[in-house]
Amino acid sequence: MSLEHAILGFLNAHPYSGYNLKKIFDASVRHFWPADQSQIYRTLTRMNEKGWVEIEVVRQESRPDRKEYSITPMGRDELRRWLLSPLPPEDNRSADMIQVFFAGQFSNNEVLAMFERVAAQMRTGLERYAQIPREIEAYDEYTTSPREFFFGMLTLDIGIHSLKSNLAFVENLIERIRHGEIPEN
Amino acid sequence: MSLEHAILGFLNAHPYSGYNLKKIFDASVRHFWPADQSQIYRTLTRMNEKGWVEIEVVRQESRPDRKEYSITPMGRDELRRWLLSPLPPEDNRSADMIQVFFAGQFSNNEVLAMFERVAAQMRTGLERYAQIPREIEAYDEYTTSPREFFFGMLTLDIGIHSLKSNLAFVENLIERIRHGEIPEN
DNA sequence: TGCCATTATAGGACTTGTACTATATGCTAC
DNA sequence: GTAGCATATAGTACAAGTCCTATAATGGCA
Repeated sequence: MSLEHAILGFLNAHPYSGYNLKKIFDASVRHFWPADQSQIYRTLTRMNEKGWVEIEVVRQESRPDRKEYSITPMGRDELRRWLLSPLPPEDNRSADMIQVFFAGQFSNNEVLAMFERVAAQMRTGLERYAQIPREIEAYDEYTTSPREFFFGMLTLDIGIHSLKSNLAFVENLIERIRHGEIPEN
Repeated sequence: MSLEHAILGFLNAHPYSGYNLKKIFDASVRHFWPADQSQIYRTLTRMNEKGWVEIEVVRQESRPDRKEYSITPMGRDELRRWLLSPLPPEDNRSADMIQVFFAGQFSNNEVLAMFERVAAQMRTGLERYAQIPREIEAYDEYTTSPREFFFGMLTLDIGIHSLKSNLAFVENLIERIRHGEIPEN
């Protein structure tokens, strides 16, 4: 489970509440690790039981009380252990690859429509990616060092880079179909 | 849910048993859609209840009886509908991206070790990808048309292409760290 | 005054998937 | 002759995540 570790990563820089964490996830790692609000709260509870985080209830006058979670030494150890240990071989489920895999069951016209849709989705994906730095800087509750920010942005670069090269691939395919290079049957 | 749709995709070409399907998944789409044996059987049962597949029990003498699943017209409709409809925006969880995201919490030496590990994993991933066509051709229970095979292989090409470009990116980063282009703190 | 948005936490029901185990048959290698 | 492997199906328990809902305070707007 790495929602726990992603949370530890953020808490290592600064203590946050569940609500804060949801905002931060949405403004940063959403594209490669979406986090459900409900799941964040449940995970924080479990992490507290494990002794990875501590809770401080912060009274607020104009707003509901917050539970501020900070990382414990045990939590820091766990984060370090996880970040420096190899991950079990990837299990990246991607339904769009399944769609492409079975594309041969349709005519070239339909495949073309499918691929154009995929390309369009990739383009909007790229746009959304490009906005992330602004989003995360706009969320002023989020504080981090320049070095950590650099590596965070680097991850987005990888995502963008990867999306761009996939898009180029798909666009090339669209051209090949248009030029009649893929036989119908 | 697209395990259902992936199964429909395979059954559209040929009827298979749960056991067959497990083999086929492992020999083809495993890298972007791993399928658990237990999950396949449960899913087939559910699909039968929905009327997407039909069961024919095939008596075998030297082996346990097989339940052969074939796609129904309803199943075909559902497959077509799904393949030609846009997917909800991707939710590709990838834990290695989380690891890179938080890499800034470590020294350049540790980051280097991390990235080299990631690069090594990508290289073995590439090797495994390259073996797939041979694997799927070796599983003689799996039958498909040349056109469908072409699109299947195309999916693998996208996977390989994407992995290669990510690997190049990571290798470039490793070089940048080695040349002292990323300040320590 | 009523309605909606924001801040804040959390439970219930459900889905999808994993890990492990059970059961059964027949073939092959040692 | 028995251990292990391939074929074949399926259940239990659990983990992780989604969707929807509940609760509660405040502030803004019409």
